[in-house]
Amino acid sequence: VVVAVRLQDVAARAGVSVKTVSNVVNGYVHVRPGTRERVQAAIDELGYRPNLSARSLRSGRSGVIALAVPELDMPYFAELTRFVVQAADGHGLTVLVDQTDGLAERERLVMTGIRGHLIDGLVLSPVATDADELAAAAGQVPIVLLGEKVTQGPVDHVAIDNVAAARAATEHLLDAGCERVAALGDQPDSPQGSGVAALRRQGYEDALAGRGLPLDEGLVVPVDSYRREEGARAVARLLDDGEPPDGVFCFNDTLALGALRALADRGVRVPEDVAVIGVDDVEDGRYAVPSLSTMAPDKQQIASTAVQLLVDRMRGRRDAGPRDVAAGFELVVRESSRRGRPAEHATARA
Amino acid sequence: VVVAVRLQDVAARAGVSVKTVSNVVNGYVHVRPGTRERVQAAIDELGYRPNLSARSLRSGRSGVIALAVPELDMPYFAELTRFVVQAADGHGLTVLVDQTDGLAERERLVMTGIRGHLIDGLVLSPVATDADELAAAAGQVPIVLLGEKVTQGPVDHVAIDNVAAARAATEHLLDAGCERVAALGDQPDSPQGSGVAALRRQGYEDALAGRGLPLDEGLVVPVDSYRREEGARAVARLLDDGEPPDGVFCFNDTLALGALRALADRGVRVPEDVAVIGVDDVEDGRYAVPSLSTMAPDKQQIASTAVQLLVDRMRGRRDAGPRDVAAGFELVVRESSRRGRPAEHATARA
DNA sequence: CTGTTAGCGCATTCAA
DNA sequence: TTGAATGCGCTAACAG
Repeated sequence: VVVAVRLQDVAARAGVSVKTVSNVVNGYVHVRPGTRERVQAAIDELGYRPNLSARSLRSGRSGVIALAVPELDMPYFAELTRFVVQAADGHGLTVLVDQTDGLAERERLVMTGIRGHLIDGLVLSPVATDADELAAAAGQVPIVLLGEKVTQGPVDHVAIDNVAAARAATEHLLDAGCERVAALGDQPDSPQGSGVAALRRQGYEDALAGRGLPLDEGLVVPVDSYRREEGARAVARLLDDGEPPDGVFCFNDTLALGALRALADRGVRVPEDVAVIGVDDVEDGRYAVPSLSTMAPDKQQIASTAVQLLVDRMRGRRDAGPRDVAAGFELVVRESSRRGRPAEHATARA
Repeated sequence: VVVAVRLQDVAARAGVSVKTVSNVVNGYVHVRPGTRERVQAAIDELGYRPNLSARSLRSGRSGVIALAVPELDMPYFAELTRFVVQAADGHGLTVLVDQTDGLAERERLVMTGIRGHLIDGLVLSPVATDADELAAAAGQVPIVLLGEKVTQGPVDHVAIDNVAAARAATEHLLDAGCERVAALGDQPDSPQGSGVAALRRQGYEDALAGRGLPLDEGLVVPVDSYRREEGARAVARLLDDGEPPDGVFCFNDTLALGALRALADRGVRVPEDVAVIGVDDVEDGRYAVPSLSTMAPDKQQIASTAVQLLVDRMRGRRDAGPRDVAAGFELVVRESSRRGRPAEHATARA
């Protein structure tokens, strides 16, 4: 900052007091139109910009919220981030994006360290944090959780109904004529039993049970991460081990994309030999060859709801009980699981 | 914040003055070991966190830098963001991620509005800002540019040599036996003549000229954006218009991914009928079917260099002349342009 | 409707 | 090496 233009300078220029300028800047209603105009003119001429640090120090609010996701370069989070930034913008809030790498330590830092009181609230997509820590942190700063559901957690939370979505995905494969549907993406060693992986596995099992089908543990493949390479590796394992599946429900699209690649490498035809579906409706999936069927969460709704919940908390609603919002989702059938009918162009939908 | 623990509280607890605590917190050297220990203990017990707003108000520095990219959900920027956050972390800096949507207005906001003095520096991937605005803004806050090169701009800048990269990509296609290589991604209506599009087009033309080949304007396809759908649309246009190409150099991987999809829709075989190459080495490309050849920029180097340049500026180097750093890049040949030899698995490299 | 004033928490003079 | 006092720019009482 070369020249520091302060409220005071504007006041002098406009021939009013500091308070009046402050009122104008903050859109306070009771200012005479003429005064407002004069002040605004002074602001423009001087190029005044409020000093956020000072404002924050004084008011205790910064207008900045943090969004913490495991990995920014996972397409789902990248897309979601975009919507969160957009939603926050609508509330005049700035978003500080953080990457936790799914590490407990980094998630804790985001919650507690909280940038030295710089943050008014936090939207967190937790992977490794338990309910106790969450409760403790929520006392310090408003928090809204995304995606994972710490069993009846102590804080606000928005996510799709993962069990229902997983069940619908599996049933879609069954409806398409699959008889051996694999589930790809289990995380049995995850610290908490209620993460998305467990929920999606539950939905998968429910679907099988609903059709009177037995659960074959050999068809449930665990992964270390939700990246493409793990999807590819898991498929390789599946194909090498005994009787191969004729359908694969991947716990997210990224895994599915890796799976598609591995299937192609083996010369397995999709969807003829194996039908594939994922979750997330990531843009890559729409343009993959074959295009990827998926359970599409309403990302926009998730983002705007999360920000709204957070804003509510930030404005007073501090001690009210936690709210749980279920976002919508939708089955999108594309080439990877479409059997019998001629293929549509993925580009038609994009 | 429930309980506000201040420097003063820590001082009282440790039985020293505020100044001493401040010295410890800021790692000032001249503090007696015993004192330091006692203070540190008090800090830990009280869970003291420095108030960034106050610090920033007083010192004029916030420890926050902004990264502004056109679209967060474009894979290249998502991946780059990750590296920038990482690099900034190494300098004890926090990154505020911004999305400009490539809009001049939003880029200007990021530069000038600058969050009310909240930002110590800015890493900007400009699309619509011209040299004059840049120069003006750079006087207000340290800026480092990414990717685009405003002709001999007034500010620090890091990017790959786009002309050379484009030329190498085109030559690779020519070497693979292509005789009609199209260039996909031109942006003739771009406000500035020196954006990446123009540079890559230049490299493409240089490659042709180097081989004594004529430039066929019909093979240079403009796009509105660098998204998959535009890549698909451009290929459709190319295929419908007269004599089709046997090679396509896409100005980035996302366009190439869209192109691959459109090619598949038309039953055109890649690389047999048409070889394809992109730029960026985005993860999707590694798992696409066929896997995508690309010019891979060293993203890590780009990010760490950008942050380093910015840090240099922030520490004094305010008026020194602008520096230009060329980051490395590398040709990565995958299935989409590999002819003659058996296909390798993309997964082998990932 | 507008002016005056007192601090928010910290880094930083200047002394001691 | 440490302590005491000052003010960064702003908002929120409180007057007027």
